[in-house]
Amino acid sequence: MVSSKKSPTIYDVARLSGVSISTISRVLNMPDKVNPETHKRVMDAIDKLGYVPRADARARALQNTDRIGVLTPFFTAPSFVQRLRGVASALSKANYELVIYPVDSMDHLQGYLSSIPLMRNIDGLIIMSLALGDQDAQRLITNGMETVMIEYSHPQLNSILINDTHGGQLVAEHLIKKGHKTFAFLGDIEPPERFAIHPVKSRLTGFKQSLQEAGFSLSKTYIRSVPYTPAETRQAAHELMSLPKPPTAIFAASDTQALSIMKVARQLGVKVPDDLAIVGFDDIDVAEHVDLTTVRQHLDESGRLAAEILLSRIGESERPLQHINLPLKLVERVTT
Amino acid sequence: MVSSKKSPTIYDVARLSGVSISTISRVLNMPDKVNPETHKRVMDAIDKLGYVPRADARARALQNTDRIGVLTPFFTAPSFVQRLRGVASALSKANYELVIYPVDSMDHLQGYLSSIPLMRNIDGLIIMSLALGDQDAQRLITNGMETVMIEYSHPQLNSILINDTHGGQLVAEHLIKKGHKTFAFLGDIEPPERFAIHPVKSRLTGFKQSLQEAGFSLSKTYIRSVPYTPAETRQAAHELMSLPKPPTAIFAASDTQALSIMKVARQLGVKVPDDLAIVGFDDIDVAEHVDLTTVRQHLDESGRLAAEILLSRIGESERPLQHINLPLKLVERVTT
DNA sequence: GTCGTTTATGAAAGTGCTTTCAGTTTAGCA
DNA sequence: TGCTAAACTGAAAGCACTTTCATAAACGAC
Repeated sequence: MVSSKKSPTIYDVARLSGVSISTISRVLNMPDKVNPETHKRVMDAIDKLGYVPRADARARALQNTDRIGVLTPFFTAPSFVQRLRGVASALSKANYELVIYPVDSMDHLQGYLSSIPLMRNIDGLIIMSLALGDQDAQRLITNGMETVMIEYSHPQLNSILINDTHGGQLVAEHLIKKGHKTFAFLGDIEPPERFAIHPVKSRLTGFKQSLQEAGFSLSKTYIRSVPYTPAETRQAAHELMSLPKPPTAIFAASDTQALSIMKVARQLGVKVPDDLAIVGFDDIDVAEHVDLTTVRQHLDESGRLAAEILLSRIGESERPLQHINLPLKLVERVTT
Repeated sequence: MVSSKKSPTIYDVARLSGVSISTISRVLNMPDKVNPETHKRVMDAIDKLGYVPRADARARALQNTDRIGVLTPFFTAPSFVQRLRGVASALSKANYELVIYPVDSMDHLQGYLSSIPLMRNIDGLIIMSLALGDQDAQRLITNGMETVMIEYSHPQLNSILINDTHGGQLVAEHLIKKGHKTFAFLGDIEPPERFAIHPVKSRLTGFKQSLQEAGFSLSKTYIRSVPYTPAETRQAAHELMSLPKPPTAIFAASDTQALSIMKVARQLGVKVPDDLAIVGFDDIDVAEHVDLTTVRQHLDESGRLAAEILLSRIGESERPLQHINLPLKLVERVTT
């Protein structure tokens, strides 16, 4: 690789156009403050040299980076991807770059949290579905790192939440209306401690609660706590369907797990929705493809909102904190 | 937000520990070159102040950014996500940050290409599924921007490719072996010009060719060029299945489109695979969930490889160019 | 023709680190 | 005790910009 020609700097342009570097800078940043003739001379030089200001130098002087970071576990899981899509769409409009910090262990997270605010790598931070210790939150705050959290909240940081309990209730109501009597729940109720957020638990709570209010019970046998891995999910689904009195409806706490359940049903020859109704949660893209009834939590929107809040606070840091609650909606398709 | 306390700089640490800033730098970067006592004094000061070197300042001095960029269209489509996953996994091991540049228009792409190499924002670039003009390629090269391309190649840049034609052949062979006689093809043969890469066309070519060699024909009626949108894909699928003599096997050039076809089959009561076989391409995660027969192109691996090549060249820039060809494999599941 | 303004420009400081170079200290050894 | 080499350390330059401040020129009004 012939990296020969070093790209021209502001000094080269200054020399060629016979003015000082400050004038170049002015031409670029406050064009109206400079004599039209000089302006032209400078622009000519810039064109001739193919000069482009270096972002990093600019960033140092400006004390901003035009870059925002997203801290996320499994950024590759469909629901996270859809949130990222929302973030990206908001950012690209504003000409911000998107940096992704994939979190796959607690150490990782701690590492990021302790260095990010001080490194000054980014202008703002979005934290997705990750719990934050009080100390970490404080560090973000005292270092003036603008932050928006999704699926977790802290009194001094912006947050975007959904009401998981209500989501569970929606599902229960829907299934009851459909005439079901035997229900089951499947989801990762106690995720690895490192993430420490428990949306699934709340979904279960709401589900169970509405069921009980309507006079139905949801005994332990019909509640399966399973990690997100397809194999284990399928195993659990299989067990549920093999019960002496199998459920006629299963609520999966995530769409991906619902997919696994559908697969098992197919293998076992269990007819969906006739023999078994299945409801998911999230409404990821594929849910529509496979006609899965699910609870829509508007993932894209949550990401877009997070980014918008961030940008508005970066621009004008004294805006009040925002704690937003996004609505949920049950989308009925053909699995119920 | 109380951004009061500015984070401490190397100067603060120097003052507190009574040495010069160069020594602080040395303690951090070449610890063995410094007296153990001094080392300890400095570390104490660092701890007391909670000092963390600012990444941007460091980057300026070091002339590197520890950051690599990925230029990708629709980074949100499953296949791109899986490649990104590969990239991310390789990067996080090496402690590099991942910056995503979503390309949604030709202008966008041009903008990135003209500024990225000169801005010096990143140490390396991965370009996914995007065609590069010769001039753009030259700019990358002359500016010494290390680059790896996926799904497109340029003689002077690293590239990772698959043999799409061969992929089409694999599908044809498989379907023929299964005893099919009437075939159809569905895919985005002529994607919007801005992306200018034509993997789908090659898949069709290979498919058609193997079919013909085996004595079967694939007439225009059975070839549908359709953009990726679910609605249009479904429409086309519907048309195919409504033909006087409907195909008994459809090859969709992407898994997502195969999903749409499956949905239509379901709606129409067409039994898969008995009445209709469906084969996809890519082997994205959901393919396994829905038991879709498809051609695996090891998306994760392509991303990981791209990142690894990049990192190795960044470390040692005189390594030879690499043009890698990734193998394809037909994965038989239950839709055929 | 002088004084007060406005406008255009350059010099220089600031940004926070790395690294080279030269100087100082220390240790080892005769 | 004196000398040399090795180990350590600090000053300063460099990185490529922005921005403040001061100066110079041009202009108009009296």
